[in-house]
Amino acid sequence: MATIKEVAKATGVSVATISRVLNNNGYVSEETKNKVIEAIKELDYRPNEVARSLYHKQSKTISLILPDITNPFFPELARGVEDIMNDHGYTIFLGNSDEKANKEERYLDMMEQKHVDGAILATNTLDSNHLKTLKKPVVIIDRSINSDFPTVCSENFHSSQDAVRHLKEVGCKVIAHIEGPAHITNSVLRKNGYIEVVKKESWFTDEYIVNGHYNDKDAYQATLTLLKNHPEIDGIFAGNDLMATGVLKAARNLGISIPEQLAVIGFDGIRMSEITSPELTTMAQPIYKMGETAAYMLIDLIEQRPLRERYYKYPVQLIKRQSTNVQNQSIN
Amino acid sequence: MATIKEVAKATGVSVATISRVLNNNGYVSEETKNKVIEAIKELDYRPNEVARSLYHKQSKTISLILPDITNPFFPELARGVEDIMNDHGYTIFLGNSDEKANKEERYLDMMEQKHVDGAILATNTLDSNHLKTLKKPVVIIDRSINSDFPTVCSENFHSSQDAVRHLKEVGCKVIAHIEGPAHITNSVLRKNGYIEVVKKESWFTDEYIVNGHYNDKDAYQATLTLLKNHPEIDGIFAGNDLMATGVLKAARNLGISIPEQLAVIGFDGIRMSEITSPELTTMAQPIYKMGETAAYMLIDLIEQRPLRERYYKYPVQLIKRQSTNVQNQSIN
DNA sequence: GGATAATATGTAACGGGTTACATAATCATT
DNA sequence: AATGATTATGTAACCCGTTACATATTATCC
Repeated sequence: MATIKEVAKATGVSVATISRVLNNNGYVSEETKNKVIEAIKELDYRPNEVARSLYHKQSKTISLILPDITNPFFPELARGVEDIMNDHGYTIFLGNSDEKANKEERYLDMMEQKHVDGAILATNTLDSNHLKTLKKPVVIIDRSINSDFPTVCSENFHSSQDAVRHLKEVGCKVIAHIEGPAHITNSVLRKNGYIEVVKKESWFTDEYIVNGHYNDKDAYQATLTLLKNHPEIDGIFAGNDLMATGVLKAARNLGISIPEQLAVIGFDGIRMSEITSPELTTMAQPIYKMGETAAYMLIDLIEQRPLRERYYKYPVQLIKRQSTNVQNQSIN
Repeated sequence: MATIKEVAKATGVSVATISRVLNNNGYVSEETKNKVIEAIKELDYRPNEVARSLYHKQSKTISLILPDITNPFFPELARGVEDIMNDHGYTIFLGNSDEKANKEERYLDMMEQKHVDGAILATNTLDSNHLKTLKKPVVIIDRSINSDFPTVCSENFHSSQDAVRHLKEVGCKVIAHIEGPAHITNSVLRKNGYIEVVKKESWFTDEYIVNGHYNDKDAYQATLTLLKNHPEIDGIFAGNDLMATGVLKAARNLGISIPEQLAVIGFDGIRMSEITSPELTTMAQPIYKMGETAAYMLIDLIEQRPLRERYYKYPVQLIKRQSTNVQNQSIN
């Protein structure tokens, strides 16, 4: 790979002039400019971004730290981030934290050492003080920790109420909830939304809340025992779609028909929810768009433009599908 | 962020000595070493990786270029790559190519400019000459273009034959194939495997091969018309699991019961195949492991160690599930 | 025509590390 | 005690760009 010196030598001018041509600033005569451009083409020269980064202390690079790219929610989010970032000339580092503080920390350290310009975090086990010491722009996505950080999330609390109400509307009498991990904000909000709607019901006890850890296998197991112990359950609100697929599977294995005997609603609106059988009713977040928004925000922060909003809370949309399509809806 | 100079000043020694302590080479007295370590801690100094990269012309960074992280095959692969790379101190750049040559090229350019140490490509629309001009190690994964490049893939041709034979074993008489894109090597191999098994059948015409472009929606549409035109079809081999979910959905919408009236087998063994209803029989590739292997190979190449193997072709495993679990298997 | 502004280009310091080479001090060996 | 090897540390060049500053040339204006 050619360097700027070689281009300078080939053109017979100084490196400063080459740099001026490259960056289109300062004065360069038309003639020299053409010669330089010629030489650049000839030598297939492209500036060394590392050298540029060293000088500018920025790298046109951002970090995207997710819990686990293998969880189908995150690829959609990542794609939204990537598409926008790429349009704006940024490349992205991907890191899976597995919700572990030490992994998160390692990535954030790396980010400082490699002069990453900013980060989008869809994971947070660190306290916000640690984040502040970074002195690099950070956008929190999907979870909110602290109003000090620009955040993109969606309306979890009220949407969860909508989800549970939808189950009621289709005639469910006893509604259970498969909750996600207790340390994840949105998981708690979803549970609280559920509780808000059912707390005054005579049947309600917290036995109707079981933990599925935001994954299908745990949700499957949890649902299995839940439904065995409580055959009276005729509606389940799963804290995310992945867990809802576990619920569908558990019901199937127990010979419980969906939606006739048990209506199921999920949360997230991942693509997979269209693929299950029966197709899954869900509270759909605008996942891709959330990724895009986070990317736009981060770019504004990096390039020192004022943010239009520091906090986006997107509305969530009820998408009715087969899993709650009970025939005899409660018109009775 | 402190620099090496500040540490030098704080300790009262030269930057060279600091560097020696950092890299653990050259001579440094116990005493000085301790003072330096002390100062490093005190100032929370961490070396600037960009400066290091500039000198060493390598960056402990690799590129992972995939067609689309949103396709559920790739997150599993990416995770395998990431886990190993991370263990070895590398961070990874993620890029989605959408199978487009210009996007791929952009990423490869970036990779040169940012002194990326190597790349793993799960996409290839470029000719291998272009790749060779990179002069950086590249590992091809999931697709083989050229034996010049170290490659990790799995046995597509014979496994596809196994898939079709399995359909025959469970009693299918007329077997169709949903093929993937014609420009993707593994897709063609899978089709050829199918053809190999059925070409001598009296019923066979290429009308039984329709294109689902490796995605569920196209496969759904293609299957819909396929099954309408050819109600005699009682087995479908889909070129990947994602398309197989489209097949399941099409069958469901046409009122065709699986596996009784139509047996379906996919390819890939993505996690989603366990979640569908009926659960999908599939030819499972060791996806995560393929990612790991590619990572190990790339690290060996980067660190100039000889490769044990230049070409891994993993066996693929038939996983029998409900979608081909026909009761009256062909013992008749 | 002379002063000032605009244009064109070069030199060298800088960013933050690494390392070849030079020098100095200590140690071992005969 | 003289010699050479080992240890300890510093100086400065280098990696590859960017840019402040200096200098030279040309254009503009009264």
